[in-house]
Amino acid sequence: MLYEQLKLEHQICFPVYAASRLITRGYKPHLEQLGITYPQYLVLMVLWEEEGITVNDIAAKLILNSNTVTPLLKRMEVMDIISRRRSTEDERKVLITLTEKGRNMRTTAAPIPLQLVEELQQVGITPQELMGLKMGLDRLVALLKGSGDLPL
Amino acid sequence: MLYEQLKLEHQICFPVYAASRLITRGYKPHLEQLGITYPQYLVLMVLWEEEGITVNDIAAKLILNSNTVTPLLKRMEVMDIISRRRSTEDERKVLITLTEKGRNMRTTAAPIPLQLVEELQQVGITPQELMGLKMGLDRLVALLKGSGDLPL
DNA sequence: TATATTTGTGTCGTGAACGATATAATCATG
DNA sequence: CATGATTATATCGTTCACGACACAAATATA
Repeated sequence: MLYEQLKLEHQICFPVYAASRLITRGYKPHLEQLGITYPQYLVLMVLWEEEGITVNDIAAKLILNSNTVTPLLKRMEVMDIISRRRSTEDERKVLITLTEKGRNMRTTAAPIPLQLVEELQQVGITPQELMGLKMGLDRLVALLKGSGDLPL
Repeated sequence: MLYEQLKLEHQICFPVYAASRLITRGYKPHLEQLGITYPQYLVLMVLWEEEGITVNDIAAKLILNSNTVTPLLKRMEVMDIISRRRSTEDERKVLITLTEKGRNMRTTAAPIPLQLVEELQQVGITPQELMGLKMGLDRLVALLKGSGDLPL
């Protein structure tokens, strides 16, 4: 039993990793009608709540490195979903706003979260279960995010 | 409140996605001493349990597409961690075995899972919490994996 | 036995994700 | 005011992750 801990079935990391990819797969058909990817959808959710924020603000909210968000935003700019302009007060900052197209996509996206919950319910996952998982994961994320540059 | 459901804080998908990346980040310093990445570590965990399996077997266990696993294994072959050979009974199959180096890495890897649990404990996450999360996520993964080519 | 289908693996292209590093603008300190 | 440190963004290279497609080996069916 020396290597018992190394079995895949005992890892907490693997189900998180697998669940993340499976959920992204679940979103794909819904996001295809919007012509966007899952990370782009996350960026939109941030911008639908607040426009005129910087690249770093978006990266911080999504817990991504800014060098991941930069090319993502550039693709969204090409697709005419968002627009980027330098701040006049601080020329280092790039302020992100939605285009009309990006703002309108909110209407199409609105029913998606509920649809996903319903699809999960169809395979046997109750909303109660989801809430429980969400609470646990939110705590995990908050603590890990906070632990910043700790060994972990 | 028309768009309440679209707020990032209400999504179940986002904490799963964020937790997955944060945990991968947590593994990084530990895996660096082995010179491997997190997905490569997962492949090793599969092979430490059973050698001589096919590319598809590994992909199925990790719930990855085989065209994701193929280049991953090629990199691991170059690093002399695994070896690939065509099956003689069925020339379509490629059987994966560990090299001596790959087999020996198990010893170095053995303490990692416990170290991670301890690091999580240090930021305030109890092993009980982790077990609870793991159970919920295992169920989610099993049901989503099973739902194969459903709408979701 | 010929032909169609399925299976196992691989290639190619696109889009993340991130470490290392670069660059310009701003801020702090002498 | 000059110069060093910090901040905000971007560039580059490597590694996933996956859809679309290719191709050969094996299997099923006519």
